[in-house]
Amino acid sequence: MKFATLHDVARSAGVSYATVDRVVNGRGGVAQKSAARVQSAILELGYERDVSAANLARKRVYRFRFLLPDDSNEFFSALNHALRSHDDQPSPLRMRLETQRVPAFSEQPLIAALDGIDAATTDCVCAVALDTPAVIAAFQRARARGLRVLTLVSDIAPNARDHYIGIDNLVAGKTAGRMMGLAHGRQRGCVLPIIGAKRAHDHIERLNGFCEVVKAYYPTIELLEPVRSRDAAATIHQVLVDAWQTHPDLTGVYNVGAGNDGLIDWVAGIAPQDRPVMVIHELLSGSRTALDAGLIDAVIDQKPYEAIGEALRIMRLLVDEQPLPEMTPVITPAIYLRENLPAITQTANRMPSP
Amino acid sequence: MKFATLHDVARSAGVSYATVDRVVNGRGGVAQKSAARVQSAILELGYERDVSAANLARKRVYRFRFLLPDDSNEFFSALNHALRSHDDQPSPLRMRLETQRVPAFSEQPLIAALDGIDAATTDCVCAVALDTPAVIAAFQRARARGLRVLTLVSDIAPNARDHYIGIDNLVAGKTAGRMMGLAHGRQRGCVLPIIGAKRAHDHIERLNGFCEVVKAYYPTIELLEPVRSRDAAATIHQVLVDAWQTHPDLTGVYNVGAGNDGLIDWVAGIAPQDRPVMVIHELLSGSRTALDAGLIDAVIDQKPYEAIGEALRIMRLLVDEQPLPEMTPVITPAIYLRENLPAITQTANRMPSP
DNA sequence: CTAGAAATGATAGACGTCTATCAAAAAATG
DNA sequence: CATTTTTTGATAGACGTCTATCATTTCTAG
Repeated sequence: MKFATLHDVARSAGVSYATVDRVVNGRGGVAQKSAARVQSAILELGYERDVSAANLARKRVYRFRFLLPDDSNEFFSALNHALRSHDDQPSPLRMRLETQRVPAFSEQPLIAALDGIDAATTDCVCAVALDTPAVIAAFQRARARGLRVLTLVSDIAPNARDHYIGIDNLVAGKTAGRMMGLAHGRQRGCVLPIIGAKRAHDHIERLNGFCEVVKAYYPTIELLEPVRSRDAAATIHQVLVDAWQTHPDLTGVYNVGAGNDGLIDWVAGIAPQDRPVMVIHELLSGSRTALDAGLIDAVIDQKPYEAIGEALRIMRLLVDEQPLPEMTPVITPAIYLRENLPAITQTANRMPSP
Repeated sequence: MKFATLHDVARSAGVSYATVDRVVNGRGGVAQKSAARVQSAILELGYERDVSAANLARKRVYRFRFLLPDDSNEFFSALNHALRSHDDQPSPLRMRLETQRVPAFSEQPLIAALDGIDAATTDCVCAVALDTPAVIAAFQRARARGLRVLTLVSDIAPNARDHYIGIDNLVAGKTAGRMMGLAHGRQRGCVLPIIGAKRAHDHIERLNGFCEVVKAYYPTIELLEPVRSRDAAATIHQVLVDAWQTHPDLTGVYNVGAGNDGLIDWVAGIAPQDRPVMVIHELLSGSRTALDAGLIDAVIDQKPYEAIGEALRIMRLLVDEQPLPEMTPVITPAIYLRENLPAITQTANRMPSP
């Protein structure tokens, strides 16, 4: 009923602890047959290394740094909150998480932040990236200094980072498209996509996915020309007022990016039976309330809490130089309707008592 | 850049290690002011107990046992697979997981299994329960013996177990109802619910949730009398053939329970443009393929992998006698459409190498 | 056979915490 | 004041692994 230890393995293999240690830690200088005996003893006893004890002895501390865009955007603040609640959890893993807020969507501060990270005091960096040549260069400098680098939510070229954690925005857009299509029940329709900026990769990808699915499976739905909102609530509100004027037959609105408060304000003033199908992104306080109030039909969510958890897991594997799961664990976008809203997560602060 | 240890706390508080130990482990016999100094030193240094080291010293091994219904049902086998892949993950927590397969849906074997568990060799049991008086009594006997008990997927009376992990079936049904309603796009319709057995609590709950939402928000949808399938594929197929005959205007089918293969067989023979909206439960190989082939519109999933992970987490908290999060972490049912199918999880086997 | 190389054994001190014991100091009691 | 009682200190041995050192044995080449 006990776990086998390395001492057990040594005894069972008929060799000394030192030899077993040389085998399992690949220190070399072990004869073929001894190594084989150790290996088979390991299999026979079902030995599994006690990672806690190993990390304790190695004095391993994972020193991770997160570069998160500042609070301009509620989604980023949700990301930050998710990070904090992971950090607050009493965990048997020794992690030192440092968060650094960086002005959102601007190249220079992000580059400066990346360049300012000392590989001697940090093992791995996780950053919400911007896909521009200068930023990519900064990522590569960081890696050249010996840092491991992850991108979060927003990706760059795969060869410039070790891993990406987040949703596939094409998938997210397709999911939104399917949702929009389904909600039309094979009827004719006229759908307006709203996009933050023409530049943003993720917005373009979502839009492409959305249009692809709608065109392929719902030919009776007319797709209006996407309008730009600069992710600003006021702009979105105006956009909708205008669209409602020019297209009284509007049957659906898909907001690719942020600024949902403006959209919600608008839809609150529309008679329920006339209201177009509303599909938006990110389950945040505003969208949640609107969903609950029946103003919104579906929210596609990036699951920030899960994303952070996955990032931490991958970061540990990276610095341990363990093989990464070949199957990239992409976050699957969640679909929230009014009925399957998750309970509001309340960070339970626990004392350091037994 | 290091973590504070208990020795650091002792030094900082100006007391001995022994006193600090008495405080943090509540052994008593410490003067008020000493305890206060220790506490403030802990706060000042931001001390956090190293759970790994503590568990190592305590020789703590979590001995968990799972009672899972046998393979009659593909969902249970997915649960079992999820459990195994959690167990295979190299984890810094020392857990000994034992799985015991129990004939599905039958009282006596489950009772016998529960009664056969020795509290001396097991800390916590997690079982897919049956909500009958005899089974509840067996659960209570187990708890009286000092075992902690969790129910998984299927619950019993809250006071007969320590915790429940799984979805709220009412929520799952409501979600299905919303999905069905949305997919009708405010059109008239005629929807057939299929239920496994009239007895099964979870089926009844889902059905109630489904009907509640459809009636409340989609009054133009006519709900047909639910038919029973005994969760058998062949029965479901026949049910659908019959329904299609008597109701040529059928616009939706909701299968509350298992036996989706029969449903998929049937729908494969229907012309795509005439096909009713199909909403089913559990993302398994068959439903996944059907979703991907466009034969099904939505799958409501219980997320077995996440459920097992959550169960393990709660079980650890229970045997550690740590406070449980007051906010019960109910699993939120996931909605899968054709576009947001998760990647097929491939259990990455890792060697016990560093 | 012998020298040198390669492989192995033995062991000790760390990592941070738990548990236990015993002695010493401080406080409360009469 | 002496005597309990309470509180504190000091310390040692575990837990399973890592790392390092040094001595010994076994193998290989000349």
